[in-house]
Amino acid sequence: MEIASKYNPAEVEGKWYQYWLDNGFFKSKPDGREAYTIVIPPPNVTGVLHMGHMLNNTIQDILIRRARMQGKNACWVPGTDHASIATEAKVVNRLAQLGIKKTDLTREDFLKHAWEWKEEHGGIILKQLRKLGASCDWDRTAFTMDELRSESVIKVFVDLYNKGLIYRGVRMVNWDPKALTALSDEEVIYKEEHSKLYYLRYKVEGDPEGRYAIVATTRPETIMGDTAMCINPNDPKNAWLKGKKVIVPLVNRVIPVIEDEYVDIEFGTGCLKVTPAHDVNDYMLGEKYNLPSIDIFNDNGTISEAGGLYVGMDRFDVRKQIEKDLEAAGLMEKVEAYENKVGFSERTNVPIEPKLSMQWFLKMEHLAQIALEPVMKDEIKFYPPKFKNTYRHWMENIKDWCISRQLWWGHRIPAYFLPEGGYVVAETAEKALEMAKEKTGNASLTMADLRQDEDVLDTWFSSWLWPISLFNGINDPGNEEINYYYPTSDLVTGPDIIFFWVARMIMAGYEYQGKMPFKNVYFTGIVRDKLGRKMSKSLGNSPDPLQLIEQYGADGVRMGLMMAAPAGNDIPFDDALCEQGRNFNNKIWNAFRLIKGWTVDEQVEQPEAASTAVKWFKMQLDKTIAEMDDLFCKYRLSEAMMAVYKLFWDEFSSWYLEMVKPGYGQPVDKSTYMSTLGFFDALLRLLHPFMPFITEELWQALEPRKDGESLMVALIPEVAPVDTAYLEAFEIAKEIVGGVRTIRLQKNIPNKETLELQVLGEHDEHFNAVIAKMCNLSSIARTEEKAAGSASFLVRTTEYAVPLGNMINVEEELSKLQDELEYQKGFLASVMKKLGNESFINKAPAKVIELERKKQADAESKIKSIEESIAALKK
RNA sequence: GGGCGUUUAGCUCAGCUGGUUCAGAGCAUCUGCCUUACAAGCAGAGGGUCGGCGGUUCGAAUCCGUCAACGCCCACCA
Repeated sequence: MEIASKYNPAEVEGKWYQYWLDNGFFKSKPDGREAYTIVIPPPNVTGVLHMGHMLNNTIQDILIRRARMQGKNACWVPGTDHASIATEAKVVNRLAQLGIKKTDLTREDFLKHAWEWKEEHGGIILKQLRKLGASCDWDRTAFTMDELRSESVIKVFVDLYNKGLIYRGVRMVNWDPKALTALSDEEVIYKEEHSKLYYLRYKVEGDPEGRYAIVATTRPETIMGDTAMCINPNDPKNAWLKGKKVIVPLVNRVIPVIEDEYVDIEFGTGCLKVTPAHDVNDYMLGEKYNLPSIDIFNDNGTISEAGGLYVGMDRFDVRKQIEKDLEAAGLMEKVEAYENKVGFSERTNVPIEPKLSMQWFLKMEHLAQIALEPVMKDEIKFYPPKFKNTYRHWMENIKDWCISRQLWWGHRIPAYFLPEGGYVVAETAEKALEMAKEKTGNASLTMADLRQDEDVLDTWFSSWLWPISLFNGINDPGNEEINYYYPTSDLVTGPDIIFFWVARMIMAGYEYQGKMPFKNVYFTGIVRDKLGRKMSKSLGNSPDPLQLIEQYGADGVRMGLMMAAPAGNDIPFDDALCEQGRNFNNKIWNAFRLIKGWTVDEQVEQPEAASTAVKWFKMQLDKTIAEMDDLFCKYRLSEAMMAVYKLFWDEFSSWYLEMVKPGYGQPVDKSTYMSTLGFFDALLRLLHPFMPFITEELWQALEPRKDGESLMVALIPEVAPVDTAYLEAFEIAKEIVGGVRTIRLQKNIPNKETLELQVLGEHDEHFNAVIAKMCNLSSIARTEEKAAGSASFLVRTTEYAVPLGNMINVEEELSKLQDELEYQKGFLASVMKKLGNESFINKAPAKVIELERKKQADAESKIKSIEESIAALKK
């Protein structure tokens, strides 16, 4: 059989993915086995696969594949998120391109377009995940706005309302003037901005001297909304303003000077303009002092009629214009450069506007309370645990959640307004009508009399139910699936959505299932470029995942990502990592070629080197299996991968295969061959969760398989006890081999040339056959006195010598020995110093002292042997 | 302004409750090899006063204090 010397992923990946699908290996149904469940963090339905998804889903796939291979009933549920703001924005844009304005459409027509868009573009990302090898149960693919999920959301809203946790009210909210909707606090991102601090002159009304107060503000365009000026009552420099009235510049409205200790005496001039409609703090002052509130903005951030001046102009244009106008009117004292934080909308990236509006809120106190403890007590474990602190801080300072959005794409709030005021909340319009009749006592009410709230719910109000709603646990509590799959096992996500999503899922989990939604949360880092910058479209530093897969193979990319990805750490991504992954694929491929290239002869007896190798590698394998098991328990996935990487490359390929490899053209004995196949099989199993495609390809080719067999449903080798003493002894043999190899390299002796090895001192004969084979030695003999003209090296306290006759350079050899002697003497001196220290002898534990004495003895013995070598050379 | 975290080889990181499995791994670098599994490879080698200073201790990368740099989260100072 001819096998190419390089692995070609493109040829096999599609084939095996289809095979897995055809055989239904991704599917899960409740049964008697232990369930292992992961719900995917649903990507935006209109999203496109980026490196963050690649990382996140690679991790989930590794976990789910490993669980499956441990015999668990593994279920990975995929799905997408409707992402109301982002998707609605995209639909609006597309309509705009067609010359259609959203405002020209009815809600129904708009939603028709939105659904069309969703059908066209939605779920592309899930298809892309298949290329990565994701073993999701695709039959379960869900959408946060599909029927079951929508029903769940509405049910939960009604329930929370009935529990008194949802209320409606006019509050200062974060307004997105581009998306034209309110946002939750979490959706506002504060950024440092270079802006200006304007000092405005507010003339004091009726002051004979024409004096004025100076107010420092970053937002001069809001003066039309000023309804007071505030000073600190304890501020002597502004005491003269007490009880006075001042005139708002340009606007010429007379406003009172009020006093409140909220004002910082040190800031600016100690005078604060109060604009209750457009600043959260001012709003509070307004409430406190019963000030009028003038809303000068339209929803889109332009000045409204109420503003009186600059009507229709955009807020930022007004800022520029008003600066000039104030200047011209002599009302601008000065302008300073100023750094401040400005809140931006997470989705549309425009500065948010604090705005008073009627919204729906969810009270968080109770929910935070039930969700905090399980995390702090490690019932739900965070990896890495440092995020527990972040979590606690948020939970302890939580504010009510603004859940209404002034959008159409989303779950419409099931509140129905009555003709004579008031409203009812019900799961369906029919129920609402009944309730309305009851509430009003008017039996003749019809549907047409009710008006459903126009707003939809925050997207996260559906995502927070995800682990429950995927198994229909809200609509059909206690059903077989929810009982079986919930709580889920692991959640893999980014720390950026710890509040948006993770925390809220925990709340919903306890509120609606009485149980945690997941047992472990694995927080991934952010994928950055190799310079440490975030990947972004504008920088163009984000590789196209699908192209990477084409270039390096899905297995190579998966490996590349995992190579640098401890939990919680950012990943400085570099194509070179994928290259390393691809190289590893080739290594595996070529080891396979070697083994498959052997011919087996049952007559041949197993050489001693081979039987030793088999015995040793079995232990080495078991050791790594135990290590990986431990690392997986700690979610140290990249370390687990590195462990199997080294096992395959170093121990298996460089040592084991070299030890058992028959001479060119020679057959291999049956026993060694069978053991080798067994080892290869075990290695493929260990590797499969990380690199599913190549492992399946080789596993299928390793031995004849029946149709419907697959590595992905085979079992991972189990942990077995390890004889560490034997492994340690073998490490010494490796060092001896290394010593001989170094001599060959230094003396330029080709491998083909046989050498002899002399041993002076303690030596374990067990590995002689292996050492002889690896070094091409004709003999390993004990001797009291080594041959003249030999190169030697020390392993532990034993000296090994390779007779080289006249090839030896005495001078060189002497100088090397001298160096070694120096070092050993220095080492001995430091040990002696320690042992000579009385307090060390008195206070250190016996074990440590014992060790020091051993060091002393070893060093002395080494020194002796080196000195002898030197003497011998000098003869 | 609070809180958290990081700082160990050129790069990315591991080093648990202080003591040769304490200075490690992978990659990169250097040297020699086209040795019939693999040059996307093989064999070998070099490289770090464990961020600075101080303390505890017989002994500190590891514990304590402090300073510095970087990163993240939270917060209404106009």
